[in-house]
Parts: sequence; C-alpha cells; structure tokens
Amino acid sequence: MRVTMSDVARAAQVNKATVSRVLRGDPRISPATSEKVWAAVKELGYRPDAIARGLSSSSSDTVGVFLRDISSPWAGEYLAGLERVLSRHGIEFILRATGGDPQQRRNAMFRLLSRRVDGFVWLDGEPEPDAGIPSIAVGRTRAGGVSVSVDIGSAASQLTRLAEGRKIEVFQGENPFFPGIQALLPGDTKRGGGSVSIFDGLLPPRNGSSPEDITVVCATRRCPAVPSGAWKLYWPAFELGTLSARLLLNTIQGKGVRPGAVTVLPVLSSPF
Amino acid sequence: MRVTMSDVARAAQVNKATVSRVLRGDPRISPATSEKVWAAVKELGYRPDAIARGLSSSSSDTVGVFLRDISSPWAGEYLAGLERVLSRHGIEFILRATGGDPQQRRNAMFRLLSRRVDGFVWLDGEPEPDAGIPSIAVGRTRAGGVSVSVDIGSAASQLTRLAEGRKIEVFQGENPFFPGIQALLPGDTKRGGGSVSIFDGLLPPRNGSSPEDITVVCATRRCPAVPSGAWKLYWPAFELGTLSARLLLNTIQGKGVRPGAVTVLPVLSSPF
DNA sequence: TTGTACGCGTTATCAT
DNA sequence: ATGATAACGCGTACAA
Repeated sequence: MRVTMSDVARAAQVNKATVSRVLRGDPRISPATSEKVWAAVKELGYRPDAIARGLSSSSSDTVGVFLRDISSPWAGEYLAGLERVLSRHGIEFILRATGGDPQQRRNAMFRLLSRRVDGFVWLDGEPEPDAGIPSIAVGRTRAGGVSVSVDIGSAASQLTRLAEGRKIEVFQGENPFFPGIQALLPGDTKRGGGSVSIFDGLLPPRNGSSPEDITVVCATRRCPAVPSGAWKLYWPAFELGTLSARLLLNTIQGKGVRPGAVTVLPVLSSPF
Repeated sequence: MRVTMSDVARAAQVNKATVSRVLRGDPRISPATSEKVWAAVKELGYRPDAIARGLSSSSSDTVGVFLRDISSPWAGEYLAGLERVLSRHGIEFILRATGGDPQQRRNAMFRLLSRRVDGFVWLDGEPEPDAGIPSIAVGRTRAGGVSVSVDIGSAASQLTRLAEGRKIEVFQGENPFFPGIQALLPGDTKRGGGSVSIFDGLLPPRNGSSPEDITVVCATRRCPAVPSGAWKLYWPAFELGTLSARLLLNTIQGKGVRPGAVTVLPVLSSPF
C-alpha cells in the first residue's frame, strides 16, 4: 500500500499535522521534531500525494497551455523553454491543441479548469474572457492583460540597418514569423539607398543575384532549413517560452505583475 | 463558490451518491431521477472536479511523457498525434524533458507518480523498471514490454527497391532518423546494379550529379528542409504518436495488450 | 511548539 | 433503485 502522512507521523511519533508543517517548511517547528520527521520520511520513502494536496489546497501546481497546432515548426522550441522554467518551480503543464475551433477550445478549457489548473497560456489567440484564473497571451499584444510576444519592430529596424546601401531579400515561411513587418519598414522599404523586400513563402532556388545582395531567412534555432551563406533572423521561440513561464508564475503567485505587453527581441545573425 | 455534487443533489432532491451514479452512467437508475439530476446539473452549471475524483478513485486520467529534448525536430509532430488520440478519450498528458540525465529522469517520474498518472510514455530510452504503472517505450524495441517504433527494415527495403539500376544518395539529419540502416541494406549497399549510399549529416550543396542519380532526404511531414527535386523518406512521427496513445490506452484499460514491439512504416514519396 | 478535528469533492460499500 | 456514510490523503483554523 501507499505510504501516507499518517504512516510518517506514526513512525516519527508526532501528529499528522506536524508532518504536514515540516514538509511545507513551517518556520514555527522545533529542529528536533523536524529532524525526526525527515528521518521517518526518508526511512519510509514517503512521497506526498499531489492529488490529495490539490483537493485540500484547491490548486494543482499545473498550468494549461493552448496551442492551435502542436506540430507547428516552433512549438517544440517554445515548449522546451516553457518546461525548463516551469519544472524548476515544480509546476507541470498540460498541452491542448485547439485547431482553431472555438468550441473545442472552450471544452478544453473547462476540462482543465476541472483539474484545478493554476493558470493558462494562450498561444492560439485571445484568452477566453471567463477563464477565471491567471492567463497570459503569447504572440499578440493584448489590452488589459499580460502578454508576451516577439518584437517585430526590432526585427524591422535590424533589417533596415542591415540594408544600408544594398539590397536584401527576406524570406519567411508559409505562415510568416513576422506578420505585418512590411508596414514597419520605413520609407516604403527603402532608406539610405538600401532596400528590403520580403517574401512570405518558400525559399526559391538561389538565382544569380549579385554578390552585393543579402539573403535573410527567418527561422528558429533548431530549424535546419537555412541555406549556407544566408543571414538568419531568429524567431526566439525558446526565450518566448521561458519568459511566458516566468510571467505566468509571477502572476499566479500574485507578485504584482502589472498588465502589459512584454516583448522578446529577435536575433539577426550573419552567415560567417 | 464552486458548484459541487452536493449542490446538485440538493437541487434534484436526491442523494449525493445518486448524482454520482447518474453522472457515471450507472445502468440501474430510474429514468425519472436521471432526468431530474441532469436538469439540476445543467441548471447549476455543475462540472465534476477531476482532483476530487482522482483522490477517490486513485487515478487521474493523465499520462506522463518523457522526452530527452522537446525541441527535437519531430517532437511536435509526435505530440500532435499523441494529443489527438488521448484528448478524444478524455486523457491529458504531462510532458517532461529529461535531457538524458538519469537522476532528473527518476525525479520527474516520482513527481508524476505523486500525481497518480495512469501511465507513462518513454521516448528517451528504456522505461524505468520500477515505474509500477503501464508504460510503453517509443523508438526502440524492448524485450518484455510494449514498444512502438519505426520500421527501419522497411525503409531499407524501400530504398533498395528504388535503387534498382541506379545510384541513390540518402541524407539524414545530424541525429539520424534511421540509425543503423546501413547494416540493413543487402549486399553491401549494392544490388541489381544499383547502389545506395547514406550520409548522416547536413545536406551538402547539390553538386553536378548525373540526372540518373536520385537524392533522398529523410524528414518529417512538417519539416520544410527538403529541397525540391529530392525524394522524401518520411519518418512517421505523427503516426507514431497516435499509435503510442492507442497502445497505452489499451494497456491502461487492461485490454489484453500482449507485450511486444509494434512498428510504423516510413513512407517514401517521389518529388513529382 | 504541537495536537485535534474538520473540510476539500468524489467514489465505493454497505444498508434499505 | 436509492440513501447513509465511510474512506481517499492532505491542509489548516483552532485549541492547548
């Protein structure tokens, strides 16, 4: 059978409640009993039951993550970042693919709420307004809540700076990493004699472009689809994940996270 | 406050236990009371509490998934397949990255066990022997347990067949999708006048190869890194996920899954 | 500083 | 077919 707190209490000859206090690090506990309890814990190989704790404390050390499509090229990197931070804090996450279907999305939300998750991460659009628990939005700025996204403006200015005096071509994927970046390029994609043109689509075979020209490919760190010789504009999926986690944790723990949009900077790196 | 079963029971003027029976679809219940209860449920917007259910039933409708690295190129597709099937069955999953560290792996396992997960999926090597709950291994055949993997032999014979009379070059990624496939190619990579050579590494720039030659690139469906004109040998990550889920579900529900290795076939597709 | 006792929301085992 | 009640394992207000 399972080792419970009562077993530990009996072994350490103290009360159940005392064991609970020791485990939760209650300061008002004598070093003597604390040691006795820890000894018994190790002796019996006791492991606290997260389910029971959850029922009693009305929380679960779990957060829910909503994604339109888990197999999107950057999802893995994002989740890796998220997991890295959450696991360090003893928080697990549950993933749900919504496929862009509002009904499915709400159903998934209710299922997770019934599990008493402590927070939500919404990567598939606006958070449901009646979630009732801390939520952060990822990928698009949101008014009146906490959101984290990639700074597209920074990408635009980095490209503009790179373009000084020459022509550069920027390739995004089929669903662009930096949507609407066109509009952010100053002076109608021209400045200082340079020019930037952006293509949302597949990378065409390299044609005979002048050696002065520069090719930039948008990608994530782990995506190997960048041809050699091209500049890379990294979409910081991993960092987006770690930042999401930190923000959500702070929000859950009520550490005074003021609503607002936080951004991560994309990184432009040369082929050399 | 939260709507509980007691609230529903009171509203429907029946006992808590009856509500539970109705909700779980107990056959020996009168249509009359059943209707009363459902009415009250909808009236009050009652949603069962998964935590409480877990405490009482000693299960959680949750499984744990261990991955060495979540950001690996195929992880997203695998997880998409897994989620697709699990969510249809009301099961959620919790993801843990182990980074190949045995200690971290065991810690993660114990954390999940304390959550009373119903099963494990091990993508990062042999299952821990003392997991104590249904486990399946993914990616490598395992003796004495349930495992699912990609049929490398099938990949080898498809390549051999393709090579009849010509020379083909197969490129895998840095960490090969089909490890050890070399050894499975008959006749020392030659047969019927054709030949197969395999490169574990990055795709080199296309040099002047004869038009008779064939290039094959190993990839997953969603990976855009396949140059046009090349054959594709798909590593069926998504299918691996759906199959994993089905096998695990059957094992959990005790549906007589006999230990053994199940395989998924890779798909070779032409560039046309 | 520690013990008592109740609550958390369900399921399951008795009765009836 | 349904009601009463005891688990399930832990947190915590309250008492000591």
